[in-house]
Amino acid sequence: MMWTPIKSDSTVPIYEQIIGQVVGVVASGGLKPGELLPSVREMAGLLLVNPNTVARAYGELERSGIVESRRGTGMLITPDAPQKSAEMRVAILKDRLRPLLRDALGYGLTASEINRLIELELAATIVSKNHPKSKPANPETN
Amino acid sequence: MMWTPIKSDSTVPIYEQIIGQVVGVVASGGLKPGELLPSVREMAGLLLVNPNTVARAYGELERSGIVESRRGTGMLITPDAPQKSAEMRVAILKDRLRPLLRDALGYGLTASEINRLIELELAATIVSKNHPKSKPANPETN
DNA sequence: GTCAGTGTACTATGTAGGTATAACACTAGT
DNA sequence: ACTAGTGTTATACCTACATAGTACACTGAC
Repeated sequence: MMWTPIKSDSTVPIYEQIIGQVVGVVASGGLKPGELLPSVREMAGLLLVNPNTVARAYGELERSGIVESRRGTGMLITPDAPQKSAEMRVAILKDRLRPLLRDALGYGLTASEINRLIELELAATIVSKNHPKSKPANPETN
Repeated sequence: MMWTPIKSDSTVPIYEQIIGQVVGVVASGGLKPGELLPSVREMAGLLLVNPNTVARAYGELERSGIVESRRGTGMLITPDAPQKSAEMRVAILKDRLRPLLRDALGYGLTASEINRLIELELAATIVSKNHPKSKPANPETN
């Protein structure tokens, strides 16, 4: 449903990618407090990833207070998960953004050049997201 | 002189950081065609890194045509290194930018929210670069 | 020729992330 | 009680990255 495949070639560890996805879904209201995360094994099947890796991600989410472990039941979304997720979502992006911008400046690019580059790439990303292929008569391919 | 320390905690491999630094320096004119890169061992000393790691970075730079190996002499900057470096500099940034932007969109943020976030962070980065002593106002350390 | 300084190559070791597999502890539904 | 499905933990193995140390091939200056 709302989970996107893992990128194995990414330099970002898989368990961090999973954390990011959960944080994103919770922050944008896809999962609400009181609801359950997909089980460790189910999520592993959905993302084609090892259950251990999912368990590690879930463990860190619990330590962040976004989720609460219910042995024998599942991982419960906490009441303040939306707020914490919204904060963490921005924090994660900033943490990834900071070294990138630092390097861009180190490469001798100006701030306006960097901003222009980013806006172009962002526009391109949005376009490629809305045009997965040519227009198919298949409205429900989510 | 112009080389900045390696970030060991980065998810970006050290040899890729070195490649990025060389590309940045060459692209911005810090080193010109016909000049020599610091020797493997010297660079390793400057960056506090293992010579093997530097050698690997240099090897990839040679395969990219930015540098030419002169056994017994050093690594020579090629005539078309500036042009290739300028291209590669942008390519490296785009490659790092693309997954970040896709995730940001996946988190449910709008394009304008993302652009605003980036501009703020970029401004903060510039400030902290020009005022190494004062700390940027960072309300959240979590 | 000698020698210091180049790039290059190899082996061994350590760490982090991921996988594979299996066991264990617990809960809910029947 | 039984059972299926939860989270949790442990062991072994693999790969990429990095380090450490050593050795080799070559060049230029003396």
